[in-house]
Amino acid sequence: MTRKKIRDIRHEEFIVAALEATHKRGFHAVTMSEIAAEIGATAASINYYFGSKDQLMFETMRHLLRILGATHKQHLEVALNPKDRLRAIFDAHFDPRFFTPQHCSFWVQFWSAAPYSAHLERLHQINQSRVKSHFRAELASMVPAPFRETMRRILQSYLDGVWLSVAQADRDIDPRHARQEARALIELVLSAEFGGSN
Amino acid sequence: MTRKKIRDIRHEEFIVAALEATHKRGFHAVTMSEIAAEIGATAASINYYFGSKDQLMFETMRHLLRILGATHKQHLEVALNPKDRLRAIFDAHFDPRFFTPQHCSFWVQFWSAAPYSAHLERLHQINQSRVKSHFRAELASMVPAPFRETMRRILQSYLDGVWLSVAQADRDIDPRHARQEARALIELVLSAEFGGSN
DNA sequence: AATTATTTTTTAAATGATCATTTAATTTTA
DNA sequence: TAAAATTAAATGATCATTTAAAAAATAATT
Repeated sequence: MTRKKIRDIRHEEFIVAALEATHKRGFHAVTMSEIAAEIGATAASINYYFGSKDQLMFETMRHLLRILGATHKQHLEVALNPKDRLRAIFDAHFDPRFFTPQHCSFWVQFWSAAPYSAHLERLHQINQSRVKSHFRAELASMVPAPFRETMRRILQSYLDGVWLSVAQADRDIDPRHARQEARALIELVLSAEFGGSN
Repeated sequence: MTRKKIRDIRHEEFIVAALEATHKRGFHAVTMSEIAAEIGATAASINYYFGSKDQLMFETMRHLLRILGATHKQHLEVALNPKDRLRAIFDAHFDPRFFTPQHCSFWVQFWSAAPYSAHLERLHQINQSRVKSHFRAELASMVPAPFRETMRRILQSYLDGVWLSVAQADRDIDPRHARQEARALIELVLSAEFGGSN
């Protein structure tokens, strides 16, 4: 039990270190030593715990996906109707625990590396489908079928685009403001007159 | 004259090779040899013409920016009013000459690498400001000031997000469809009731 | 035109640096 | 005392870049 604890704590520590070091030096440029140094450890210990650098990066990404999933779930629990649930998707992505330069930066770099690694690609697919189906589920009751997919793509592309700009920017991030603008877009999408069927 | 021609032709060839090889293997994974092999040349010749791998990547990005700029200009020339000019921004980004897996893929990977290279960062800044000011200029006459920046960020994030999804996707790209959905979003944004001031 | 000289372009091989990973030994913990 | 955790040093692989020489293209000279 205690044995397992230590291993888990170490895992967590290295993942946080990977996030931090990657944000500082870049997904590909960052070295094992730099990651390890982040918590006063040595490169070899990463292999002891994770087997390889790739595995560490993979686990780090899974960690982010778990946080996002859990955060989304929390936001969903207090949502009372489809519109609230639609907002919950954005609220999760823009949650202060998640919407940080470190996370967005890692995420975007992961995205751009995904097409070149089967493992990463798969992780990306899983998340993408998950988000997509949530969007679809909520829009189903609010947007007529012929416009639904267009509206979904608009919302989802916007979501990705915001993260991209955060990963880029050095400017301070304001999750509250991001959520606010997301709501403006949601209103826009839902108030559209869909060829008079509104 | 002829001397200069050959050098220019070779430059162009290597840049196309860089785009293709990078799309296949990834921005960081791709090697000089792979790029050179794309046109039956050898790694050393890249250094002869460009000085270094970084320089080649830099020039390749500049090449993309030039194309985008020129395409935008063309679309602007036939635009008659602010709304047309707003559309022209999207039409340029989604122009078939530009909206290809190779280009989007290189572009996105460049984006994610930019924060870690002073040269790339600068290029990125320049382009970002250019696009931003075009958006602002056109929205100025169509959206009341208090909402203008929000609408601009929505449009611009959407634009980035679409490119991201194209770089990701293996699915076939349909520029026409992308332009069409962009127009839907523009309509949405412009038809918004801005607190009754419409 | 033919030949020679010069410059430009290309490349094979050498160099050197950087890292991830492995190994073998040491330290810490239980 | 045994197992787990850590590390310094060794290993080996991969590349960008340099170098020195060859090939190809161009210009100059007969």
